[in-house]
Amino acid sequence: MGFEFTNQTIRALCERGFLYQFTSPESIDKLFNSDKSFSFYVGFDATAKSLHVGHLLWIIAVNRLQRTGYRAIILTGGGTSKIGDPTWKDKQRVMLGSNEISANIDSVMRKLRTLIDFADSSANCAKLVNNDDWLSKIEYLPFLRDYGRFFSVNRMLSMDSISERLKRRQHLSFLEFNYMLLQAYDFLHLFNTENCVVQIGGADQWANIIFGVELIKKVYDKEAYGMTLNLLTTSTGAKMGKTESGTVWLDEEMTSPFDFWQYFRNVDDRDVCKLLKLFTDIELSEIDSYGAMIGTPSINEAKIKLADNITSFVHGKDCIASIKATVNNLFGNGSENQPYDIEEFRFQSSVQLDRAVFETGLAPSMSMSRKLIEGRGVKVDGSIVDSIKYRITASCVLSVGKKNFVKIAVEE
RNA sequence: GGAAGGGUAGCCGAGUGGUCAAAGGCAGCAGACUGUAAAUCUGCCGACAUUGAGUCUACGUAAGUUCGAAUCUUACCCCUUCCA
Repeated sequence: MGFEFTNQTIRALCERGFLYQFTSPESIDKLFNSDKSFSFYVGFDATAKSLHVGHLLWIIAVNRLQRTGYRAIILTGGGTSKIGDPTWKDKQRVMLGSNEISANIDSVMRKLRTLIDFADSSANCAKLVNNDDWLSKIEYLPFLRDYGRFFSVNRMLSMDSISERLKRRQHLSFLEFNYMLLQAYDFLHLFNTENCVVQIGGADQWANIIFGVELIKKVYDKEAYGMTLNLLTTSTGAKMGKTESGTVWLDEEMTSPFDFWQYFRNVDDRDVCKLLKLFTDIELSEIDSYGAMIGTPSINEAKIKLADNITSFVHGKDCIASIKATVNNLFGNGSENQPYDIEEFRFQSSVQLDRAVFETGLAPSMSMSRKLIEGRGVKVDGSIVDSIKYRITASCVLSVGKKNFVKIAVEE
């Protein structure tokens, strides 16, 4: 810190809380003020079927950079995913098969194409690369001779991420240890082929990025740069986007737009301003004014704004209206309402309550269903029914908690 | 190759013959309170059944000892640490 960026784009990213570390702030500033002929790259793992909320940070950062004319390269870690990044991990990762990896890449890209401009038309459209394309061609001996000699094991061991693990006497396999080298090589490769001189990554990627920068320096005696993004955590210290009952995914198959919207609608008061800065284009001065609302009910307006913005970015503007309709109906007027489009289940004849709750998916098993009912968590047409023997004889609306509704139709 | 320590539910982690479907914590779900927040308190949290506490499946895998095993024995698999 301490350095004031003159470049507007980078400056804005700093002010909004995106950026965390820089290899060389002055040079980066100069570079971004230059002719924009270079490109930068961000990489992501292919370890899951979908990106999640945590990834939004770099997606939006890329967007912002793109809008101001910089060229992005999006690297999918098809090759490195075969190894698994050891950084900071307490445990070795599970090894993924190539089929799984490429399936993951496909499904991630389907979404990513809607969020980042890959169209050939624009001059600074993003380019997609897969590091498997070059990493899998590497031959061991040539690699060791050409690049291995530049890596100091002493130095690698001294990196925080690695030394932490050694200190705790945790196992670190040679396989994982090589991850850094490959990521460094990625950078070198892109530097060569795409005039890519900047790598952006998560804060946990710092060491890996540095190694890339140094490798380029050692091999070509040229400068390259790295920046890291802040780790997106909630005020309670948890990683953003992880709620059990699941991660909040960007893929609508995995997290519905409504649930996605709800996630942001329900963030902790203390996180609202931070998230608005990162995930929306709202002016900083306006966001600051929301800060005063923390602790008062009016903060809810800011949360709604936040949810609207992100949801329409990720899922498109079109879904907002129906989400809003559902929300109004559900929570409006403070009374017990129901959403509009709720799933309907038909039963041939009357059903016992526990069965109905289970079969409609409101509970994962009959036992859970009964426990929910006995725990006074189930409502029929808005009033609590705590007897599992209760029979549903006519059409009604079943609900569990405040947000799960299901319509029952009984055909006599 | 040698020595030691491990593998327990979504995760962490206790448990070393019956009272163990397995302490405790985290995460999760539901209830109260509220602002669809946070904090707090209460209940639930393997499955199936039940208004009564029954059955089944589970403590790395497979056999065995026992009336009875997460707990003992043997073999195997896997992981880690230390020494070569």
